[in-house]
Amino acid sequence: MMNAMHIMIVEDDETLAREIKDFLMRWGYHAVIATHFDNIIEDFLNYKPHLVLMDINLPYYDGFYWCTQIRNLSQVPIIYISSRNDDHDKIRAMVQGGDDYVDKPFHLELLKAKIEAILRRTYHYKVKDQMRINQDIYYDKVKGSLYYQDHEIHLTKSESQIICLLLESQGEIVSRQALMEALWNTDEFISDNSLTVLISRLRMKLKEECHSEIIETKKGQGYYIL
Amino acid sequence: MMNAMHIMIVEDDETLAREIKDFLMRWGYHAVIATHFDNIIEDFLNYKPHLVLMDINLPYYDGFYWCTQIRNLSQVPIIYISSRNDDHDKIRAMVQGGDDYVDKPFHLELLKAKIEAILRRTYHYKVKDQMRINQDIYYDKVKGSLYYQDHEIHLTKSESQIICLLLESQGEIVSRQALMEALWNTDEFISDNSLTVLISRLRMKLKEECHSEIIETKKGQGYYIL
DNA sequence: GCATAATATTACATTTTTGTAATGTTATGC
DNA sequence: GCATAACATTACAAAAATGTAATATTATGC
Repeated sequence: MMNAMHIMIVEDDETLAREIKDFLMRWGYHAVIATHFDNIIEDFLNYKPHLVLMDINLPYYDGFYWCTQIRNLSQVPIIYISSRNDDHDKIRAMVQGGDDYVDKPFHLELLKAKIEAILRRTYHYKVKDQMRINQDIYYDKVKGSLYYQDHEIHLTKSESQIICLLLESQGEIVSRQALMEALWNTDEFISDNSLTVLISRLRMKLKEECHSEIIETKKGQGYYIL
Repeated sequence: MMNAMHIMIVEDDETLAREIKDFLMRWGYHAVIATHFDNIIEDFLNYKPHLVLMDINLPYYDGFYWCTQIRNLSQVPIIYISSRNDDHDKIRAMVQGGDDYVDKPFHLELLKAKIEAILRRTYHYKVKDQMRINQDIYYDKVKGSLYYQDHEIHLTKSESQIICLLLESQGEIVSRQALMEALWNTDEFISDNSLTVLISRLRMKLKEECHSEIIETKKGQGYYIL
């Protein structure tokens, strides 16, 4: 997780840019949002990204223009994003040195896959099976462990399952019932309290080893992460 | 895993079609390869797929033709695949009722993401975090368990890790060293034999509970699955 | 086909994980 | 603010997982 790939987002819709950035970070990338829409090249040279996400509609000049400008300097892969949902744009994007194209509103999974595909072939980058919780903490699906500042926090199997379930629902509340059904076969009767104890132990581990308290309770509804 | 989504592959290159089919099955889909290139509609009506992967270059009629024919009958999502790598094709594909487009040779991850994105939005299909080993067996990353004919085979944490590592390298040999490095921190000195024992126990579980022996040894090199 | 290094198996002691009972603590509606 | 149900904590016994030693079995080069 040390050498995260750098991605530059060129998108003037601040809300969207922010949202994309959050997801990129959640996926383990380092991301910045370009700010000088009159001179993207400046941002580009400062940040030296491994990949650029380029909106087409921009103030001053459009995405195609900046793509051409960047191509004069570098072969960095560029993925266009566009809300116009316009075949003409798509066609131009494909012809004009862009590496791929996604429509807004896009499926985040698809964006992720495109980014991964491009990084893999451009930099022989090995995509990791990880989910980032915040700056310091991520979960590794293969190891079934958490990592705090890149050092492993060992989780028991049930603990991994809980973390994984909470992470999968991306901050949404997961009911105690849902957790219990996922953890134990419905035919065995397990005390309701067992889940409470599991959560408790997991929280203690998080507090002591990650110095953070990421599991929240919504009384009567369930638990959520964030 | 019961009601797997059905995907029809319309591709006359048998090797490629076979390869795609294998991957689709590995990802948990049910897949068939169309055979009547003079009458794809027959295959379509027989199989009733949830999604069609459509090559553009075909004998008799091209993919665009069949897309139009299918559109007369159904709104089933269609993803074009093409080797021509030709902008003209891409453009036509996009205009002509196809839902997406992938180039050959395509990144399998990308194909997977596109299929998932489309199934998700078309059928509100929840994509599962699973890796299929064969017809009967799959591994679930959230549970960290194997499933044999849809019933859970509980794995210990180390066992899940081994299965996961072997699965990730898709049939390639994984060296004992690599496995040990993944399982234990390099600073603790763990007997070489511990891995052997782990593999042994895992194999016994597979034999007794899954009635299959999927972990192979390549002496001096490592282990692989299949 | 034999030697031998690599891998397998078995059994066992140790450590972890587990579920629950008993007991505390909180949020929420009234 | 009080009652109460929902959740939290602690401690502990039972069960499961783990690592290793001792021993057995294989594949491979010669």
